[in-house]
Formats: sequence, structure tokens, C-alpha cells
Amino acid sequence: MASKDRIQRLKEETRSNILSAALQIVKEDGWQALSMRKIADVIEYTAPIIYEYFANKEAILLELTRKGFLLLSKDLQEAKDKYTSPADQLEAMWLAYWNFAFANKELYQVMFGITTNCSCEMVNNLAEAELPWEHFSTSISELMKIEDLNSDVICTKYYTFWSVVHGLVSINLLNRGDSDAINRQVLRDAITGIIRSITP
Amino acid sequence: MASKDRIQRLKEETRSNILSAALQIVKEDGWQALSMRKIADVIEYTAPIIYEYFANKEAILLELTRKGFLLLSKDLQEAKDKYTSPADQLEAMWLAYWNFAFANKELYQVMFGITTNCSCEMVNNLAEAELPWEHFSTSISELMKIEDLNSDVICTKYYTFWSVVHGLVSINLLNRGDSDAINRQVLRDAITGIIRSITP
DNA sequence: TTAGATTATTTAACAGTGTTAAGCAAATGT
DNA sequence: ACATTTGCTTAACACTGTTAAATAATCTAA
Repeated sequence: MASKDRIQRLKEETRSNILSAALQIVKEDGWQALSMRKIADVIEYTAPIIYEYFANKEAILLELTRKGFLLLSKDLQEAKDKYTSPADQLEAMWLAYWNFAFANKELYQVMFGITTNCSCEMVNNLAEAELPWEHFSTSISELMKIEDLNSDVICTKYYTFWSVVHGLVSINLLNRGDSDAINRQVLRDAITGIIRSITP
Repeated sequence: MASKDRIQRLKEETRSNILSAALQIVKEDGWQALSMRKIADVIEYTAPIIYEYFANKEAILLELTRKGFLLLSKDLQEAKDKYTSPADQLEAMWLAYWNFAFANKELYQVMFGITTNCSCEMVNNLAEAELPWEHFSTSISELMKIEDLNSDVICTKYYTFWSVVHGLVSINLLNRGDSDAINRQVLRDAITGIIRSITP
């Protein structure tokens, strides 16, 4: 009778061990290094038994994103509880969101499908990747009447533009978007808003 | 003598064929379906010859992102050339950026490491993924004095917040970010800006 | 034209991946 | 003590990226 409970407890423990093992491997060597056999190694089993706890590898990732959202939700709640005015709450929550992303980098990546694409040095040293910035920075500097193209304020404005547009794009590419009408409205609102804040 | 040129031309053609084949496969079946052998099938060769044109699979992806940035750059230039005032130019360019992303979805994905994570239905039907929205929407509605939590205007504001924060986060997770000081400033500016635009 | 050297291409192989089916061994129920 | 279930492993399949060896085709020179 009671042994049933013990076995049940053990089962839940290995299930949880599988998830922690996966996260541990990813934290050590990145998402690309995650494999069923390596998970099995960590929990000291062979690969096939994992399939008694999860249908497949995807299911493990899905469970990790679920846990990620729960953790994020907890952080948001805690940030919210520190304030009473909605404005303060919003600011605190978005800061908490930001902090969550970097404190739980790997979870955030699987939650929102960010694949630190490859050998980052390569992509980041890609000269062509600088081309968009050149187009935008000249217009921004002209609008703000600032000569130095590399000044911090231009960088800042460019990042603000880029963040909102790239954010909206990537949310939509993950099928997480809302209706196209709302997207268009957010895009236009944000762009014209930033432009207005720049215009002298 | 002249045959050297012909061979050179043929080589450049197969190199280009490899890239188009890769893009074709991705457009048909997604990034996960891309493999060296499938590329070889399309160009009617066997896999090892691809390594005479590219060092490895990563190199193919890198070349595609390079082409992506060049294409994006061209679109931006064309949008810019249609206007003379910097404000109009900026608006046109960001709209062009937006349009590029959806007209060249696969390229944008490899350029910015967006891995339409897995079976999207699953992640999108994840109840926990709605939790953040619930936290934010209540504060937004309270601030805007709107009862209906699902009203379009709240959705819009939430998406604006989310886009800028998620955009900034994912840019930084890809090591594409600027200094932390600028990040913080962009984040605070954007958040307080949106909050101010909401506050009655 | 024929022999030798280069080049182009393929076949075979290695180590790894996710996943499934068959086998074995230990614990359990009767 | 026997039968049955359970837990776990081994073996296998069909893939993946990548490399080395073997073969086929082409060009060069006598």
C-alpha cells in the first residue's frame, strides 16, 4: 500500500530530475548540446526510460517553457505587490520581466524561440549586419541635428526603434501576434511616437 | 583557356544553386528540415561536394544571413529615396523593415535567430503563456480606467510594451546589444514614455 | 592515340541524433 | 514455486553533419 506512494514519489522525482538535467546541460553547453542520451547520463539511466515520462524531446521543452512562464508570473506578481499605483506597478513589472530574461536566459530562450543562432562571433562580426544601422542613423542624426553619427543619443534612439519593431516582428513570426490591424496600429503608434519625441 | 572561365562560371552557379536550394527547402518545410543531403538532392549531387563550396552547414546559414542583410539594406535604401524629410524617411524605412520581415520570413529568422520553436500549436495553446498578460492588463485597465480587460486599446498598449521589452531582450540575448547603460536607458525611456501616454 | 596526371564525383564510413521494439532481470501477486 | 507484471537495458532503424578513400571523367603530354 504505502510502497505505492513511495514509488509514485520516486517517479515524480525522476520526472523532475529529467527536467533539471535538461536545464543543467543547456546552462553548461547551450541548447544545441541537449540530447536525450546526455539527459539519461546525468540522471544515471539509459535514454529510452525518458520516454516513460515524456512523449518526446519536444515535450520536455514544452514543460520547461511552462515552468518558465510560471516563474515569470511569480516574479511579476511579486513586483506588482510592492506598489499600489498602476503606473508604478507597470514600471516595476516590466523591469522584473527584463530581469527575469537575463536571470533565466535559457528559459527565456526556449519560451520565445531564440536560438543564439550559431557561432555568435561570426554573425556579430558580419559587416553587412551594420548596413541597416547606417541607413537609420543618418536620418536620425539629420532629424536631431547632431553631427556625430556614433553619439550615444543616436544609438539610444536607434535601439528604441529597433527594439519595438524587432520585438513586434518576432512575436508575430512565432504566431504569438494579435490581429494584423492591431499590429499595424502598434507599429505606427510606436514609430510616430518615437519620431515625435526626436523632432526638435 | 576559355574553358577555365566556363568552369569558374559553373562553379559559381552551383555555389549559388546550393544557397537557393537551401532557401527553397526551408521555405517548403521549415528550418528544421534543412539537411546537407536534401540540399544535395535538389542540386542533383551527393552531399560531400557541398563541402567544396562551403566549409560546413553553418557557413551556408551565414551566407544566407549576409544575403538577407544586403536585401534588407536595398529595401531600406529604396524606401528612404522616396522621401526627403528625415521624419518621413524614418517612418518609411521602418515600415519597409516590417514588410521585409514578412516578405522574407525565412531570411529574417536566420538573420535574428528566431526558431519557430516547435509545434507552434502546442506553445500557443499553453495556458501558462497567458499569465503575464493577465498581470499587465489589469494594471493597464486600472490606469486607463477601462473596465473591459479584453478591449482593443488595452491589447494595443500591452503589445507596445511587450514589443519594446521583448525586442530589447532578444537583441541582447543574441549578443547584439550595446552597453548596459544604453539598454537601461532605452528600457526606462520606453516604459515611462508608454506609461505617460496612457496616463489620463 | 595512348599513358600519365588531375580533377570531379561518389561510396563508405564514423560518430552522433531521436525514437521504437525486443529482450532480460528483478520484484510482485497468487 | 510459478506466473505475471514492472523496470530497465540492449539493439536496432532512420536520420544527421562530416571526412577519407575509392572510382570515374577529364585534361596533358609523348
